[in-house]
Amino acid sequence: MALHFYNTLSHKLEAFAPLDDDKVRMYSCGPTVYNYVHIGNLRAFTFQDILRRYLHHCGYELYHVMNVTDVDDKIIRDSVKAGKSIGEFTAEFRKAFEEDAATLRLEPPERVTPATEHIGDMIDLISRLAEKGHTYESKGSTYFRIASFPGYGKLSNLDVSGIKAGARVEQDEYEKDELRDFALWKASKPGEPAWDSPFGPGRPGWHIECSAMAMKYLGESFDIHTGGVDLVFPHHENEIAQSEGATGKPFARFWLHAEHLLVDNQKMSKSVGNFYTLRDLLDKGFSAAAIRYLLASVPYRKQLNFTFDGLKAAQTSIERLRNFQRRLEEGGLPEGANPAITELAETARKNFIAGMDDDLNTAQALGAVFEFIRDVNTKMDAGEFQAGNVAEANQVLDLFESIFDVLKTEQSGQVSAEEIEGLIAERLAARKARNFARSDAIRDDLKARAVILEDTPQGTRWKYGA
RNA sequence: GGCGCGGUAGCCAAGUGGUAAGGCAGAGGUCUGCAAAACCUUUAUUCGUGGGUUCGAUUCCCACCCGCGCCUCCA
Repeated sequence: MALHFYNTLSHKLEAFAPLDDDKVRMYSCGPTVYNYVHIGNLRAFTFQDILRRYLHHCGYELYHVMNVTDVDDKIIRDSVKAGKSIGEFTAEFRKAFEEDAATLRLEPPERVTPATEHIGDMIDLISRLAEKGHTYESKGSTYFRIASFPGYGKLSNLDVSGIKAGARVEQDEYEKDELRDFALWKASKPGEPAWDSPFGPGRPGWHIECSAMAMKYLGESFDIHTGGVDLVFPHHENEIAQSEGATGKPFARFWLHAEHLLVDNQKMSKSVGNFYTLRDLLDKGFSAAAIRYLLASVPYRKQLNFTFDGLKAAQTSIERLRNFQRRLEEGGLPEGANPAITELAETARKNFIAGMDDDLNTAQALGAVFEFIRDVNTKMDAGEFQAGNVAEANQVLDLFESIFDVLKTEQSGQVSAEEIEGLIAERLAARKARNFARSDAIRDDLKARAVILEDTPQGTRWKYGA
């Protein structure tokens, strides 16, 4: 099976191929930088990262653009509260986001685009829409008239013709001809940041940001647009209306949406007390690798139920992978190459790729890797794994690592390798003298300093770890 | 109410019209001075419930129950 994705737009699984032969143009809705991102946000960003890496694996060059929303109602509200300009306020959280992304080993997109640096592009796009009769003005704000765009609702499969004023909608502070219409340009209120425009002073609506920036960098039609499921409506629906309304051409061809993360089977919320940022989890002692593994291990279209037990299981799973990797490095293997291993490695890689090709089925891909590890461990115990098999076993791990990226250990450790080797020698002498009290004391002391010793037939080996 | 996603062992989770991957946890064992690592055995007669189609359904169809999301703040 070649690469397939579930396309929200067509509501089915489709074979993927980019418009250009070997280059994929992709847009992702990035963070609104008014706070630290939480693990739910990071689930979506981890999905994008897995997608990026797998597209690379498939041989595609990538041009991936992600926006940063650095002006909106919440930012204005919270920056005032913090007594900072929105520039100062958002710079802080943008930096925090980039740090968090780096901690989780999320590859940076080729271009990250802050909304405030593209106001002119948004104004141009609104003007284009105005020329085509898709807009109207009311009390200084400019709106998109949904009735002017017949395809509206095709992404979300939602019939919005019947939207009526309800508990939430009636509180809308803007006056629109129809409730379902949305703001392209919001009139500024006194004290709010504003830009001059042909429609009067104001600021862009949220939706127009993404249309303007996506088309500026990726062209009027491009390959993939990603985001969380909650963005399907209205945000992505509105992006389509704005973009296709202006150009008359298809906007994004594939729409991929990440399901939400739940915590203890509930939606994360501050009031329930199950709201976590990456920093919260790191402070609790969990490793970034374990968090990344957990977020990546559940296929992106399935709700991910986040629990601390799950996080611990992720950590243990990574240890299993790392132990296998170390075992491959040890040497002392018989000469030759066992063809049975070659076959196992081929099967593992084939199954891994088959899983990823199937709409990024990471659970299936992981299954292929673990099955391989178990089989190879068994062969090693039986002495049937030979020196000539190391490279192909490493190829399986390399394939895994190119997507999951969790094997590298984070801390170099507080104890130097020289000191550890010295203590191992001392412990060996103690063991030879059957002074087990001393040998165990050395092992325990090192363990307390995050160094783990393991005795093998080839001698004592060590690793940094909990 | 409309539109979606899902309900598989203690937990996470894959999957298929032909009789249940994988990970974690648990139990027993091998190895070890003891550990650790690794391996072996074991843990779902069963895939939300009830019908239907079929030689055969967890997998297809229908109905129902439950969970979660969206229906203009939201990854």
